[in-house]
Amino acid sequence: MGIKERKERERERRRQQIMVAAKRVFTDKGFSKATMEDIAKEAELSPGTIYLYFKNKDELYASLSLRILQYLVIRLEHVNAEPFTDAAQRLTALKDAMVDVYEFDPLILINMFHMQSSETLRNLSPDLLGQIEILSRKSLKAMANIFEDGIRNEMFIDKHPTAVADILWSLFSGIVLWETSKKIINDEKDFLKETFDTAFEIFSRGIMRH
Amino acid sequence: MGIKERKERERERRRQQIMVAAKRVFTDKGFSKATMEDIAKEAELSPGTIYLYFKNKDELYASLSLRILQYLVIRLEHVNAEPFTDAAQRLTALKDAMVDVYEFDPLILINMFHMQSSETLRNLSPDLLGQIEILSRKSLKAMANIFEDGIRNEMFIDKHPTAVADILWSLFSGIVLWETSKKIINDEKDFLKETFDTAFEIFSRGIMRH
Amino acid sequence: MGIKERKERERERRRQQIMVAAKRVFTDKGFSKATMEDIAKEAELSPGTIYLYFKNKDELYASLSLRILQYLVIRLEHVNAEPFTDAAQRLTALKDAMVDVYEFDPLILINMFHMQSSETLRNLSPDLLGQIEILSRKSLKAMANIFEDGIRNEMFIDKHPTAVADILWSLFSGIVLWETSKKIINDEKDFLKETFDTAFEIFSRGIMRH
Amino acid sequence: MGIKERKERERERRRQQIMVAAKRVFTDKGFSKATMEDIAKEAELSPGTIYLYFKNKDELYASLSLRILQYLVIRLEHVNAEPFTDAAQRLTALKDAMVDVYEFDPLILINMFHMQSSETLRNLSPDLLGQIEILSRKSLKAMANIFEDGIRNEMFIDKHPTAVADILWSLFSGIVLWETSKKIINDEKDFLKETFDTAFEIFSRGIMRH
DNA sequence: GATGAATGAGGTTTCATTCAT
DNA sequence: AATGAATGAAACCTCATTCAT
Repeated sequence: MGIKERKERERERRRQQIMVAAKRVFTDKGFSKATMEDIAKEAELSPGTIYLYFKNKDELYASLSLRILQYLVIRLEHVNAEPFTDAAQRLTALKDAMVDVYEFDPLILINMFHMQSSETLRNLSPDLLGQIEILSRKSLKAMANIFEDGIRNEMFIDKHPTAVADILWSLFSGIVLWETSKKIINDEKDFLKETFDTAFEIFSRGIMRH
Repeated sequence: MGIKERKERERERRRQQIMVAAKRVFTDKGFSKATMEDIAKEAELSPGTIYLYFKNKDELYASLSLRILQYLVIRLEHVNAEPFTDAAQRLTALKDAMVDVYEFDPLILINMFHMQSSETLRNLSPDLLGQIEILSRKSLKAMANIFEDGIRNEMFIDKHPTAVADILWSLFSGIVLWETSKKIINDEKDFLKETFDTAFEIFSRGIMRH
Repeated sequence: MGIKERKERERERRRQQIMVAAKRVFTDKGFSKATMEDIAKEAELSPGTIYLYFKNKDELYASLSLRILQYLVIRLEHVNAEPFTDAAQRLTALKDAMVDVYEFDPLILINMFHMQSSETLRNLSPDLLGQIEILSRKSLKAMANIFEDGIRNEMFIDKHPTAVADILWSLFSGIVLWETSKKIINDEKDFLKETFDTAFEIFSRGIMRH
Repeated sequence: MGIKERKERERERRRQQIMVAAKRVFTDKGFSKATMEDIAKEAELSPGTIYLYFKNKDELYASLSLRILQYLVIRLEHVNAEPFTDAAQRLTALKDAMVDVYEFDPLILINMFHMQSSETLRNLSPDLLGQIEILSRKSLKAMANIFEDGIRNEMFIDKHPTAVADILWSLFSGIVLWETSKKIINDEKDFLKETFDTAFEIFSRGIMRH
C-alpha cells in the first residue's frame, strides 16, 4: 500500500509539474499558438510524456480551468464558514475571495472563457466536462448561500440568490476579461483592481437595503 | 468617378457577402475549427477570392467584431442624442441598447471575447487594431456621457463615469458569456434576458442616489 | 461541358500519376514502412496534394488493388467473349490471363493480400470496400462462367463452378505469394512461371474428364 | 546444471506465455495495430519484460510463425512415418495434416503471409530467418517425400515432387487466405473446409495416374 | 477580378524501445 | 529478473495562403 500510495503521489506531482508548465505556455501564447512541444520543453519533459498524464491538448487545457475552479470553491467555502454578522463585511470577504482567485491566476481566467466557447467545450471528455459542471454549480451555490443569508437577515433586497450570484460572477469575469483586453489593445496600465473596487461598491449599494 | 464609386460599392457588397458567410461559419464552428474553405463555400466563392477582400483569417474575424462595435456605437449615440430628462429612463434606454446589440448578433459577441484573448489580438494589423481601439473608446465615451449627465444632474452617485461605463459593459458581456457557457455545459434554458434585467435593476439601485 | 470534362480528365491524370508513384513506393518498402512523404517525393508533388486526391493512406493503398482487380476483370471477360470450342484451349487462355495479371503488377498482388488482412480492410471507406467487393464478385463470376461452359459441354467434371473458380484463384494467388516469399527468404531465382505451369497442368488434369 | 536447466525451462515457459498472449493480440488486431503494451497487458507482464525474451516486435511476431511451421513439420513427418501402401490414402493423410495445421491456428496462418511480405521479412535477424528457412525446407521436403514415393510406386504422374509440394502448399495457403478475406469482405459463412475438400479432390485427380 | 489546385510548414499523437530502480 | 515511466523520432494529416491561369 505504501508503495502504491507513494507512486500515486509521485504521479500527482508530475501532473502538477506539467500543469504549471502548461499554464505558463498557454498564458504566454494562447491556446492554439501553444504547441505541445512548447509545453514539454517548459516542463523539461518529452512530448510523449505529457500524453501519459493528459489524454490530449484539450484535456490538459481544461484541467487548468478545473484547478482554478477548485481554488474558487475553497475560497468561497471559507467565506461561508465564518459566522454571519454583517452583510457589508461578508460582501467584502466575497470580494476579497474573488480578487484572490484573480491573483492566483490572472491570465488563465481569460483562457477559461476561451475554453467555455462552444468550440472547445464540445471536444472534452464527458468526465472532465462533468467535473467542471459540478464545480461550477458548487461555486455558484456557495455564492448564492451568502446572498441567501443576507436576504434572510433582511440586509439584502429580496432577489433570487442564485441569480444574484450569477450576476456577481458575471460582473467579476466580465471585468477581468474586459480590462485585460483593454490592456492589450491600448497598452494601458492595469486598472483591474480599481475597477473591481468600484464595481463592488456599486453592486453592494444595489443589493443592500438602505 | 462614378465608375470608381460604383466599383467601391461593388467591393463593399462583396465584403459584406463574405462577412455574412464568415459569421455563420464562425458562429457554428468557432474560430479555429472554421476553415477558410468552409467560409468560401458558404459564401459561394473560392478561397482565393476571400483573400482579395481580407488580408487573412484573423482580420476577417476581427472585421466581424468591428461591425458589432459599430452597431453598438450607433445605438449608444442614439441614446445620447435624446434630451436628458430622467436618469432612470435613460438607464433603461441604455439597457435596451445593449439588449439590441445582443440580439443583433448573439453568438458573435462571445467570439468577440475569444478575439480579445491576447492570442488573436496580437496578430492583427495595426490598422485594424487601431479601428477597434477607436470604436471601443467611442462606445465607452458614449456610455460615459450618459453617466456624466446623470452625475451632473445629481441623479447618479459621483463615481468616475468612465469607470462606471466600463463596469456596465463588463457586466453585460460577462452575463452574455456566462449564461451562454452555462447553456452549453448544463444544457440549460437561456435565462439571459431575465438575468440581465435583474442585473440592471441592481446596477441602477447601485448607481442612483436615493 | 468541355471545360468540366477536361478538368475531370486532368484530375484523373493526377490520380494516375500519384498511383504510379505509390505503387513504386509500396512495392519497394511495403505498406507501413512507406510514408506519404516518400510517395509525394516520388510523384514530385507535395504531401498535401496527395490528400486532395485520396482521403488517406489506406484508401490510396486500396485504390491500387482496385486497379489490378479491374485489369483482371477485363482480361477474364476477354476470355469469356471468345466462342467456346475446346475446354483445354480455354483453360490455357485462362492461365494466360492470370499470368498477364501477374506481369501487369507482380508485387502489388502480394500487397493486395496484405490489404485483405482484416487489419487493413476494417479501415476502408464503405464505398471503396463496396467497389472491391463488386469487382471480386465480377472476376469470380467470369471465371465460374468458363467452368460452367466446360461442364455443360461435358468436358469438365461436374463440380460447382464457383467453387472451382475460387480454387483456381486461390491456387494462383497462393503460388504468387509463396514463390515471392521463397525468393526473399532463400534469395532463389524466380520459379513462378514454371511452378504455375505445372500447377495448371495438374489442375487441368484434375478438372477435365478423361 | 540442474539449476541451469530449470532456469532454462522457466525461461521457455515465459516465452510461451508471451507468445500465447501475442498470438491473441495479433489475431485480434493485426500486426501493426497491435502494440507491445497490448501484448504485455494480455500476458500480464510489463512491456520491458517482453524485451527480455524477444529482441523486438518483428521477432516476436516471426516466432509465432515459426511455431506453426514446427507443428506442420511434425504432422508431415508423421504422415511420412507410416508405411506406404496406397497413394490415395496417403494424399488423404496429407490433407488431414494440413487441415489440422489450419485448426491449430486458423488466423495466425494468414498473418504468416503478412509476415512473408517483404516488408517484415527484411527486418528479421539472420538467425530467425535461418530457422524459418530450415523449417520451410523441411516441411517442403516432407511433402515432396510423399510425392516421390507416389511417383516411385507409379501411382502419381511423374512431375518434380518439390514443385508438386510447393503447389499443394500454395493451394492450401491460397485457399485459407482467400476464404478468410471473402469472409471479411462479404461477411459470408466460412466455406473453407468444403472448398479445401473440393480442391483436394481436383488436385488428387490431377496428380494420380488413372 | 476570380479561381482553385497546389503548397509545405507545422501540429498532434503514437508507440517501439530503453534504462534506472 | 522485472518493472514501467520516460523517451523522442517519425508518421499522418490539415489548412492558411499563394499564384498561374
